[in-house]
Amino acid sequence: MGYGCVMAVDPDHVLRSAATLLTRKSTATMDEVARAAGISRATLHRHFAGRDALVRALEALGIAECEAALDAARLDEGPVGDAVRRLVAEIEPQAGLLAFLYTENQLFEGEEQNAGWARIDERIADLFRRGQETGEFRIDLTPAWLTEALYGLLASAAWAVAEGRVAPREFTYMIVELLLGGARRPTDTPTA
Amino acid sequence: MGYGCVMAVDPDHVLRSAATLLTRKSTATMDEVARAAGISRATLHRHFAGRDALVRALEALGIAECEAALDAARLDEGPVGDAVRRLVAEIEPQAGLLAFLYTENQLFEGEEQNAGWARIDERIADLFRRGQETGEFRIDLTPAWLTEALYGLLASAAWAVAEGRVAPREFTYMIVELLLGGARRPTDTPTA
DNA sequence: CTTGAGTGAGACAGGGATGTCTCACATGGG
DNA sequence: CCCATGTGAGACATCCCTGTCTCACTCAAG
Repeated sequence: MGYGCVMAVDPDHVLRSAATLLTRKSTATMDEVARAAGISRATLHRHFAGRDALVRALEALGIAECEAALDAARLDEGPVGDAVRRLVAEIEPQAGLLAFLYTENQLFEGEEQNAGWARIDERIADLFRRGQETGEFRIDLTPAWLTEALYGLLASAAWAVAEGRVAPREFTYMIVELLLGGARRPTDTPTA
Repeated sequence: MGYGCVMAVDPDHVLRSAATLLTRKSTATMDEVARAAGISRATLHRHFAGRDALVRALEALGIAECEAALDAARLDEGPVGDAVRRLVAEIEPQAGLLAFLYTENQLFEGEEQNAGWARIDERIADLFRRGQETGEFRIDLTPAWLTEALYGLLASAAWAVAEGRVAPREFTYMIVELLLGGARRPTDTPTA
């Protein structure tokens, strides 16, 4: 029974479904991934040789989306603060996928990671470096740390939104304001 | 051969070893955990009924350490900014374990989480709330978000240090400065 | 109508981790 | 000296996921 639609499966749709599911449950089975995409495990295996291949495809998707966001944000134009805001806004839809890939990368020690991440890291770090050179950003927080912190805040925000602790519409605002302005009131002068 | 020392195993030492290992490789096997603690898998099983029990014990340890850090930081005393600095400094040694437990909790959707985390969340959120009431902190970033952001920054920093992207001695400084002051120069006025 | 491509369902073997068990052995106390 | 406790090593069954396969079936094209 139920030999349903036989139309060719859209690999991109499968990837999107997998990203959505793995964002929620990063240990999901191949069978669960297939069900979530509305296809059978056999068909999933026909399109992705194995779980590794699926994750690597997901990683490639995440990298591509990130680079698209970087392009769309026009990081070279205008004040760095505004560029950061544009970047976070562009990258917001991918935050869940990024959080998954970010933690997934922590799982393997020493393993060589995809070169795409290095490129993305570099572009974001360059943005913060530009902010320091223009005098807009402080120089005691390294670009590498600011980049890392951005990833951490994106992941935290994605989880907080998923669990209902933060309103979805405040996602970008919360991240950007904290990253740029910090928790202190702008009129306050540091006590230390 | 090698029927080594038969002295009773110290469960706390086992937990510490497990925390150190799982911080690096969160998918470590029970056998690897046992080896890391210098005991056999059989003995590990005698002290912790299973992997679940081990993780739950690790969670209890993390909660206890966190609450100890919260107590030691004397969050009610003095300026909130200083209290945050003390808190991060106290919690720094546990950042790796916290990062492991933090991501581990994201693995299970909907599952009831340990009540200890809710208590800790509450105490930290109260700290930020106090900062808002004293006028030291801005009110547009919710205490819940600041709490979540602190977790994210702790995890990011722990990983960045583990991978050599950030110097260990700058751990507390980087987190506190970003969380409190943001990336902008204190003298700058926002462009927007 | 016929045929081929693509799919779903299920069976099957293999690997890896888990949990349990037994047994040999070392240590400390009586 | 002897025994109880606790450990290490290994065997063992079990479970779950994976990867591959076969077969029946549907749809679209010719």
